[in-house]
Amino acid sequence: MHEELTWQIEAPKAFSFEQNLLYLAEGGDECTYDIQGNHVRKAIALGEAYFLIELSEATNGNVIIRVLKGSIFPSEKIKAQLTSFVRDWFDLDTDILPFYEMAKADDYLHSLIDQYYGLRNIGIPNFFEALCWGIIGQQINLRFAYKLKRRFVETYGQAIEWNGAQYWLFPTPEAICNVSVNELMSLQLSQNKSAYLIGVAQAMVRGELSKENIQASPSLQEAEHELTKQKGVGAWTAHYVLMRCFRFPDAFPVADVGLQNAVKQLGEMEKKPSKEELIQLGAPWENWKSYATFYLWRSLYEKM
DNA sequence: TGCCAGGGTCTTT
DNA sequence: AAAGACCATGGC
Repeated sequence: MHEELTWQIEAPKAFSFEQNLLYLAEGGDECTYDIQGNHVRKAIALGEAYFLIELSEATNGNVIIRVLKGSIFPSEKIKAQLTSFVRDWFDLDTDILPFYEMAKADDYLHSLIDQYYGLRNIGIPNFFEALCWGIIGQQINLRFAYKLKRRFVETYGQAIEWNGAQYWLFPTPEAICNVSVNELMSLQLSQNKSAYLIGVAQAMVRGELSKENIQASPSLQEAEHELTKQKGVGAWTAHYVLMRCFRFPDAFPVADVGLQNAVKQLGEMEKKPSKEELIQLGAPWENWKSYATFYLWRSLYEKM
């Protein structure tokens, strides 16, 4: 592509590009995007086409989108789809001022909203990716989880090359549905997780599981119920996906060890709160449980 | 070294 | 419904 394609998204209220970039940079050894200085690059698939985009901050605070490479020339329609993707990824369409209003009076959240002011609940728009990441991350430490994800992506995903670097597209369900359990185990995924990942891929290829179906669920509970029909997807994984991909405001993975540790720290507790205690102390977060979880997780990154 | 990790399924009470 | 066994392995 010879023409440079650049445009902007107007920044919403209470948005800090820097805070969001910091989150992306400190989250772990990520393989699905790449931070270089003050910008982030990510490969995105739209149907059969793929694009490599770069986001940066304009002097007025807007978000600059630049297409670095594409399998086809981006039409206006595709540019609109890329804009939608970014709006979704960074959750730009949510007015988070009510969250801050609630949080500033909350014992656990009040310090975080100053520290991370303008941070969005950065999502995982790709449904299959969100599910796989949830499954891969079950009950292992995050550093190892990021290693496993990288092996998975670099074995079964597609790389876009640009200026001597590789940018990875997450594997498609089609690329995973016929892989054997043994093959995934060779990446050091456990036997159970290997089977879960293949099962989820097969369900998606067969059309039994789709983003559209979950999106259409009338309630958080029904969406959770639909997801937990999948083997390997329990309450924690379901809520994780409903938070990161579907953005249910009250998705709340209460069994999460990280969440429990964050609350323990901020509340200066002697031991981690139980699931039941977390449900109680999170009750005031109604409509913002997902955001509260995201900010609490964020408070743990300093130690990674 | 032994406990912990962004859990889940299956079995037993 | 709730509790326990088992899985499985790197990180620190």
